[in-house]
Amino acid sequence: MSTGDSADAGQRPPRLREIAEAAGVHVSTVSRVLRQAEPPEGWSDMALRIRETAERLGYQRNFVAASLRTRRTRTLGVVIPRLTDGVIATMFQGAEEAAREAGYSVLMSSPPDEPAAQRAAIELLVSRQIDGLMLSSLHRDGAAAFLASLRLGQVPLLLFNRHGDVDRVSVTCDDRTGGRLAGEHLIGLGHRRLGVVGGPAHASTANDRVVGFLEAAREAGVTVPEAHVVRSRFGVAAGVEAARAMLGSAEPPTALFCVDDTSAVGVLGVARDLGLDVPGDLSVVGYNDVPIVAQLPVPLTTVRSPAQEMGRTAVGALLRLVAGGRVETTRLPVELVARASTAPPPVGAPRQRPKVTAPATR
Amino acid sequence: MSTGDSADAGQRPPRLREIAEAAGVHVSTVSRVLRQAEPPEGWSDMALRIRETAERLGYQRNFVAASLRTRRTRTLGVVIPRLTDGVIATMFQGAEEAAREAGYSVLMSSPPDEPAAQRAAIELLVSRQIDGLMLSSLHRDGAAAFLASLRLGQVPLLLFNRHGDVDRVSVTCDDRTGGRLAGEHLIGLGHRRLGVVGGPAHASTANDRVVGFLEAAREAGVTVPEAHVVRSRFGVAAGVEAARAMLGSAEPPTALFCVDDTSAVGVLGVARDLGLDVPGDLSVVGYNDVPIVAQLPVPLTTVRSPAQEMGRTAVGALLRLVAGGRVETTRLPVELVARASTAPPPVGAPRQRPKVTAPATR
DNA sequence: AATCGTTCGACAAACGATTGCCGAACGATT
DNA sequence: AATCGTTCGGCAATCGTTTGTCGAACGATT
Repeated sequence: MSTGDSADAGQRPPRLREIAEAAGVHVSTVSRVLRQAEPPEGWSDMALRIRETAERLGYQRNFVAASLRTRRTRTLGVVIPRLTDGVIATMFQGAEEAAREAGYSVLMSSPPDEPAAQRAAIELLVSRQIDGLMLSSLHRDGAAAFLASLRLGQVPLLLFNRHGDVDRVSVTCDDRTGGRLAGEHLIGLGHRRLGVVGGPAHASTANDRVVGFLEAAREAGVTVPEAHVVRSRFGVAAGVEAARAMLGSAEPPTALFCVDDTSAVGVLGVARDLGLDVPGDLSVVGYNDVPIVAQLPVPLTTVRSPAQEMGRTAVGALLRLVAGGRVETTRLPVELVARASTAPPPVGAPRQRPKVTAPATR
Repeated sequence: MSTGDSADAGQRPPRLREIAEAAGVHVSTVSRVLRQAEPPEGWSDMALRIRETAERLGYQRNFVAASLRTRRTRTLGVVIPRLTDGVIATMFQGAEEAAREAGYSVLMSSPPDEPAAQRAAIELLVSRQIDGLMLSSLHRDGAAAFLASLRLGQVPLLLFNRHGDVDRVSVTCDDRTGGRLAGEHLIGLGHRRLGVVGGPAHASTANDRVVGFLEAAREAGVTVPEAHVVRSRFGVAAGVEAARAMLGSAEPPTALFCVDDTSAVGVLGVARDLGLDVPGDLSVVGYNDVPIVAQLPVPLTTVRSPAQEMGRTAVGALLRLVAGGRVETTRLPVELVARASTAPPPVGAPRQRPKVTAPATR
């Protein structure tokens, strides 16, 4: 309605030049005043006038133009596959929070979990001039070659979540110890027939957990037959398939270690279908301690990993790299949370009970 | 090692100017050739030379500089709270995929679920010159005023997930019908004493589901006492609290409708602690059909909402807005998935059984 | 009162790409 | 062979901000 210069008057938001004209000063002066913190002696008259004008006209800084000049975008790129996994999402949430609090924005890309798609996603991020890149999705095989082949220019790179067995700075949880804790727990309860729902071999998270678990077994003199170390994927369905394979075998395990909680839920579903009592006939250990597993009818024993903190830590480290500092590889500590899904093994062979529940609809 | 002009030679990635010099043409020519699709008659000699030079020098486009000139960043801003919720994450995943396939990147911000923090996040995104904004976190109270107060400039806005009862284009799931389906299902089974774990009142998703549920009840002549419509938050803990309050009351409900699956898991935990059989003593309906609930020991009856598709649809709509087109409000259809957690109510009062399981550790 | 040092604001040159405009070159047509 | 139309590439301006440089103005010191 009004033809005045109120915030909503112009179709296009005002630029520095308009503020300068309205305040009767040079645009460089406006730029300096606006990006300055309040000096100890308070704002000068002119500074006050400029700030008030900017406020009145509804000035909003144009970061793109500023970035062109400064060559810094205050933007981080984050590559994450499988955001639908609760832990990954939590991790990302932590990262985004930390970035936002530090004045950075996050360009996130969630390409399929395969190298070619990831390369494309990364190059797009780089061409958007991100200040730093966080990669959570590295594959173990060919990791070094993959990283070397990326055209990152000057963009610092931080690996997190997965490390890729490669000599690069990374922020991860201590997955190997987590696997070891799970193994020691089950062996301590007396289990000798163990099985592993091991997740994808290409993810260092899954692999380290398996390695740690097998280490604990070996040290206790327990051998885990190869057929009882199933590597496939993360998720409920993978747990279902793996459990069917192992629990249907001639000498089924009395305890299963699942490298993520959701596959543990799949295992529990199969146990239900087979009429196996958890933990009476079968002990189950999960991984991550996502919120629901404490409330399951049989609360799940699991390994708690600090996902949110990992995200925050990773951003902190990356920002230090961006600032030109040095950073050390970090492995965050994990802990075992013992609940009701683990108990000593049955005395004889696991009891076989008749099916009492209908199979799940899928 | 080499001093030649291979991809890794320069410290800084090459700019258009370097390509132009190396190819012996003007930078404008390079720009034109590189952004052109292959013409039907094939590349000319010069175009071929330019493209080959760019390849050899490892040229990567600088989107920031281009954006300054074109005033388009090919970037969408997405504001999402509570990414740790599996459904929200799935939705976002769908959105990111659709955006990436269309050549857009996603700047994502996950501020706390309160208006002030969201305003700050939005203004930051706008100052980064996003081409369009997706808002999934609108609060029902004061939604119109909040939206009007945003300084979006020319940036088109699309509401998704939540709609805010406001006259704006939005893409949501049909939450009201979802609630109605849940209500009709329980009433059809014979339940008359109903309870609702209603989630936060400020979220239209939660509210619509409750409204639809109560509508179905009213039409069937069933009244739901106010004390049995608990509004708090999403999540496991909220389900636990609500279930404790309702199931401990004088005349406890025989069926509970939870507006999200995770709070339903919380309810199941409480039922376990109270020694209530599901579905014998208590029927439970969840919402969203996240992957784990089909594998619970008692597979959960729930309402399936197409989260991923909602994300994709929303991005499609927003891109149409960005292109200057018009868009209609969309409500995606939902469906009830009946599983084992619902059954007719017990004949007399719900049986009280002794506790058989230890309470969960938290 | 003159000189020195300091602060402050204006000027203008970047940052790297895109694009309207124009002249040259080329092929085709009469 | 001359003219017309079209394509193609070079020139230069432009997007909006930041920042090095420099002169002016001001206060303080002797």
